[in-house]
Amino acid sequence: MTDADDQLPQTLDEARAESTRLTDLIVGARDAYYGRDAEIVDDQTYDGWMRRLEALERTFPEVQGQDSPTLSVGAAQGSMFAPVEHAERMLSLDNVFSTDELAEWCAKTQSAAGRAVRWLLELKIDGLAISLRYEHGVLVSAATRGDGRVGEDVTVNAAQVTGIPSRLAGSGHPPLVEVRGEVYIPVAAFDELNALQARLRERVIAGGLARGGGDEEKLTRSAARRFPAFANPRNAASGGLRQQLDKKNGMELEAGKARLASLRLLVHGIGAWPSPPVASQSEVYGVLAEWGLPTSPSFRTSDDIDGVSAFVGYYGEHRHDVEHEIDGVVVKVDDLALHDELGATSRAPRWAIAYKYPPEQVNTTLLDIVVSVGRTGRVTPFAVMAPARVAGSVVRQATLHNQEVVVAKGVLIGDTVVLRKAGDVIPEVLGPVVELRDGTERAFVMPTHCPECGALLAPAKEGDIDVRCPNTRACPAQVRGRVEHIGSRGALDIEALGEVTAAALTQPSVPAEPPLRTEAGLFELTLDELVPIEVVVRDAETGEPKLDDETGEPVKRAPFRRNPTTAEKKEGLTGPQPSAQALTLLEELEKAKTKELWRFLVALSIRHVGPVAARALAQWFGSIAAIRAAVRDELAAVEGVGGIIADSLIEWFAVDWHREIVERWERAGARMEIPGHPGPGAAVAAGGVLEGLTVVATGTLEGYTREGAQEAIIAAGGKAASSVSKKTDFVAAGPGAGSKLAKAEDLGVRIIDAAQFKILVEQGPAALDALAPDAG
DNA sequence: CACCCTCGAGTTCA
DNA sequence: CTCGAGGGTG
Repeated sequence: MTDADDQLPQTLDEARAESTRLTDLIVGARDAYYGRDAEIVDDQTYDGWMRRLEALERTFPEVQGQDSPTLSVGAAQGSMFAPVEHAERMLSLDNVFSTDELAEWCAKTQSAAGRAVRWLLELKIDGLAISLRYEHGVLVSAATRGDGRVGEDVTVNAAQVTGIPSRLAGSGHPPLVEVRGEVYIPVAAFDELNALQARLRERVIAGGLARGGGDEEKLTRSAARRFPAFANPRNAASGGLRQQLDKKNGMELEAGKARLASLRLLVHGIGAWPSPPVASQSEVYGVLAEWGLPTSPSFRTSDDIDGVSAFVGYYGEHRHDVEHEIDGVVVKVDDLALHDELGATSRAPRWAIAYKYPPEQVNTTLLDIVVSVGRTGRVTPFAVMAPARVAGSVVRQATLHNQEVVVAKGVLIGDTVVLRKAGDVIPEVLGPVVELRDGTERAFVMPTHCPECGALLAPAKEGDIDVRCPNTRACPAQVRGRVEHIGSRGALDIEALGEVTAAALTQPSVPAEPPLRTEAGLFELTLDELVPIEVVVRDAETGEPKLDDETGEPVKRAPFRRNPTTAEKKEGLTGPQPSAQALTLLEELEKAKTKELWRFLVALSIRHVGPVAARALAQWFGSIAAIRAAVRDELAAVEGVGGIIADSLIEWFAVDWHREIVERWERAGARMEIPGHPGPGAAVAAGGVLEGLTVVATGTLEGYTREGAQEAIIAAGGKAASSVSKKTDFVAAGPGAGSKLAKAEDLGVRIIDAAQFKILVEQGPAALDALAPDAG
């Protein structure tokens, strides 16, 4: 007896094995119950299996197939559509998740067949399975899969779908044939559909405001409910086929029609067809095409395993070159006679298998929405999710940007949400799976007070969406964030001053005061101060302090000290010794004192002053003192600095404890000036081979680090921009270049490689042209 | 008033 | 790396 609350498997493979086992049990029991009127298990056991499977799928969303019983049961209940019994059971496919498993399956099937097998290879469309019943060439019903035996009647909508003929072409059609296929929305049409939803939302809001409907937030919420952004093409297709247009009107009708119009069909098989006139599946496709049914243009056949691997490999690389989303490849035995010989299990044929690519989108549970406080005090809500493996890594969190984005995405705490990696890197919550709600979900409410220090949160100025914690000086989150920022690469680049060290230096180290209450004392740290520091170890997932198993006391760690070695003890050293980390930190702080002026400016966390503005200011004024002494107009005269940044600087220097930071850093030996700089307004050292040119570096450029490439551009007198625009003159792209390369191609910006980049920054564009006059 | 650009934030991996 | 927000510039 398996209980839902038992220990869940630790690995994905175990989870997969168990979920397959449970699915077989559940489907078997359900088939027996519905199909043969036989009850093979009691209700309690059946419920137990379902709950266990649900628990598994919550923890390992990737094991949940499109045809999981947890989905079909929920969907079938409360359906407004009439049931339709399939003439031939609509089976699903068994899955494999690696090429090894696939090769194994092929070998096994080959030997079961007892003769040479021709493989039929096709793409597995991420859509909605449908069965079309034609009698004497006339469409009589269209049904979803349902539980495989009985589906939902969606004939009325299906008749409207592009590619579903009401009458088959040609003549001599069999009295009965069931055509199986996949209804989907092309990726491009999906994007348009979401754009339409967004326009309709805006229309609702604008209309409401014009009518004096007042409360914009309420209107936004209602608009998001009426015209939600669709999480993915499959959900949009599923809903599109199952909507009840006759009950809609006005804008909802418009949206519904657009949704229906975006649906497409591709057929990939037959259900009932008593005596097909051909001997292979690929020939079946020929017949279906003659009947006017849309077949996939991308299927292939292969007589050997190498062809199978090549097909899988090719589409692994070219997933996005197809007009629809694909989640894998289907490998079938082509010979129809072998289909009969090999037969089927209770839920899947033995003559076909689905190879699944690692999912780029998965479902997971939104456990909570919590907020974080950044170094500037900005409060950002982010999603806390059940761990989910997506595009090759496990994701637990994703930013939700601000309250409005939370509302616009329409997610509620407790929802099953669709998760992906934007650009294959950044986790992003796309939206909720509304169909899986059970009523226990609740809306996110933005906190009114800072979760770290309790201060009242407020927008920085009227009309801002972002709210901020005003407790700049003492809010632990802000101090920690600023100290960490000082150590970051874009600022003073202090090795050993990262997230963990910043936290250790600023959090109250039991039982004493934190060594740093603000960043002012950073350069005054001594070994004596560092060594005693103890930090409470927190659980990576929950953020709760870890407790010792025996004593129940919080576990502490002392990152800056170690026990003396035996050799040291012999020399009479008994007490704790400073750790390597402590020594590195102090060395690096010492080195940081003579870094470039602009780095200090960035390190001060002045609003709107990032590396670019800081460089311009540093170059113009030559010292922090000169910047501090400047008036608004003098600051705004600097290129790239306007009134707002000027105000921001003046406001910053007007604060006592801000000036104290600068003073104490200087007193500790920080050199906050450019040696030999002639004073404010000095002519910018012009010239250089790249003067007037804007260059963007992206990807890995051999011989340069990311910063090194930017330094090289600036050193040569060029502008190192961070994004590609039509003003960009060159894009230096190495392996791993992403969207910037694509954008450069789009805009026709000249693209160069690492070797050409080296020539460009050392000798200028002319040398590049002399070398390769036909490039670009 | 368009653009284009920078800032700031969260997140993961080599 | 990507996004939203908002500043700067022509």
